[in-house]
Parts: sequence; structure tokens; C-alpha cells
Amino acid sequence: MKTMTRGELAKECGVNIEALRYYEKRRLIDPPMRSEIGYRLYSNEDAARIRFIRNAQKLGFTLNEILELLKLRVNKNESCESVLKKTKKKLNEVEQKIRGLKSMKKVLKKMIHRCEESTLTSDCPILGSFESGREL
Amino acid sequence: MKTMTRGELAKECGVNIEALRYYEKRRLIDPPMRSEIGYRLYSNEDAARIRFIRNAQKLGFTLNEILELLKLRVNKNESCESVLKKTKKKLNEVEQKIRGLKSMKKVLKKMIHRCEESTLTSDCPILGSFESGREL
DNA sequence: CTTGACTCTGTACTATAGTACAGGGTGTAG
DNA sequence: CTACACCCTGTACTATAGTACAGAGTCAAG
Repeated sequence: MKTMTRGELAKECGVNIEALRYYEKRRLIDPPMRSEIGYRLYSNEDAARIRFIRNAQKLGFTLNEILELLKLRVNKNESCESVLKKTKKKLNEVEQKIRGLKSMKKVLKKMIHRCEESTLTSDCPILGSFESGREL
Repeated sequence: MKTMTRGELAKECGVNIEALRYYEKRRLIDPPMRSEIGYRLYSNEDAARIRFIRNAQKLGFTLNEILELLKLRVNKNESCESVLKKTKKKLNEVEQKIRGLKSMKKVLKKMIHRCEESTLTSDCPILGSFESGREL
């Protein structure tokens, strides 16, 4: 299995090299293997994990939430039902976010149409978004 | 037109009272009218704006990005084309976020199915998400 | 055999987004 | 008329998520 140093992984994933140490500290990634002289050696799975973290952050999840997402799996300490419950909760959150974004998308599209038809107003059209979406 | 004090608006929108002063400082809301003795008086539009801000934050937008979204309108300093361009860019970002969330949703659903069928594994299934989504 | 590019650790600093006072004014209820 | 719940300002503190740097080790190329 091919391994990467910290600098290589950072480059590969487009993150700052120090962020990798930070994620390790925050337990978002497992402490990686070490070379003989103590260099961290990362696997491709580590790279996938880092990419997942960065993407999830862009979708509005905090590192703590991302940790919860990454821990969603069945293990010796946890029943399937408990994982199922948590997963369903996460699914709900994700669906809620999608609804919010779709409502924003609709408003942006409407703005574009209005702009293209040149029937312009100077009020702020985007406030129309989330009109009935207080519970997000 | 009905007006609200800072405390009332904070309660109405479920935010900390000090956050309202912060948003004013960050220019996310206009400085509100003042009563004779200098109390801030907010309108319903201010409330809508605050709710928009909070919702957009939950969708992963920073306050700076939210400011950009709120400024998307035609005014004396800016041409329609320029607004149109910015709006289309924002639309793209929103659509990208939706794609990311949909891919996450798919993985969560798959996990739920697997869990319900009791064909369980102990690897981390969520890493399947974003496999080809590095560009988000 | 040393110079430059990497790595290690620990610690300190930064940006963003608030949150919490302190010290003072206002205004209604008892 | 005074106590309590508000509001005002300014300033200081906090949490989250990094980012930078100092001081030291490693190693390949010139």
C-alpha cells in the first residue's frame, strides 16, 4: 500500500499541512503509522477522510458534527438500533439543509429571470427566501 | 408599522441580543431607527433579514458570503449585468452544495437500509460519500 | 560535508462569530 | 420614590478552526 507524508497528503487534499495535525488532535483521523524516524505515513483512506471532512465543512457541518458522521457505524459498544437512530437524525438534518438550499436556489433563479427580462426593482429579493423556513 | 426593541427582535428570531449589535457592526443589517431616548427600533423586514442570516449560516455560508447574497440587487452603482453575473455565480455555489448534500443523503439512506436488513459491516460507510466530489 | 527541503514537537498567534460584562440611563409597577 | 427590567456604549472574553513559528532532527544533491 502506497503511503504519503504529511506534506504530500496536505498537497493531495488541498489543505494546510498543520490542519492535518489539528485533525489528528481533534480525533477526526486516527494517529497515522510512523516511519522509522517518526514521520507520519498516511494511507489513501486517510486522504478520503480528509476530503470528506473538507467537503462536509463546506456544507455547513462543524468538526464535531463531522466526527459524529464519521462514527456512524456498528461496533462492539453500540447497538444497531442506536446507530440507526442517529443515522436517521443525520438524514433529517441533511434533508432540511437541502430544502433550505432549494429555496435559496429558487429565489436566485427568479432574480436571474427578472434581471434578464429587465423588469428590475431595487428592493432586496433574496429576503423572500426562507419565508416559511424558520425551523431550519 | 410595528416596531420592535432589540430584546423583542432577539426573542422573535431566537438569537442572542448581542448578536444583533454584532450584525449591525458587520453591516449585515442597516442601523435601525432610534426612539427618542436612543433605543433601536426594528421593523419586520429587519426580522426577515435576521432569519435569513441565521438560515444561511446553517447552510454553510459565512457572514461575508451572506452579505454578498443580501447585496444582490440592482442599484445606482451597479449594472444589471454585474448583478446577473454574481447571482449566477451564487446559484452555482448553491447547486454545488445541493449536490454534495444529496450525495451525503444517498450514503445515509444506504446505511439505514443496510442496518434494517441487518447485513452489517464495521467499516466506515460514510467515506463513500464525495468519492468523486473533490471540487466542491 | 554542508545546504535546502523536508519532518518532528510544543507553543503562540489569528480570524470569525459571537457572548459577557461594567457602568450608566429610562420607565413602569408597587 | 425606588426596584426591576429594560436599553445604551465600550471593552473584554470565549469557542472554533485553524496557522505560524521556534528549535531540533533527517536526508538527498551538489
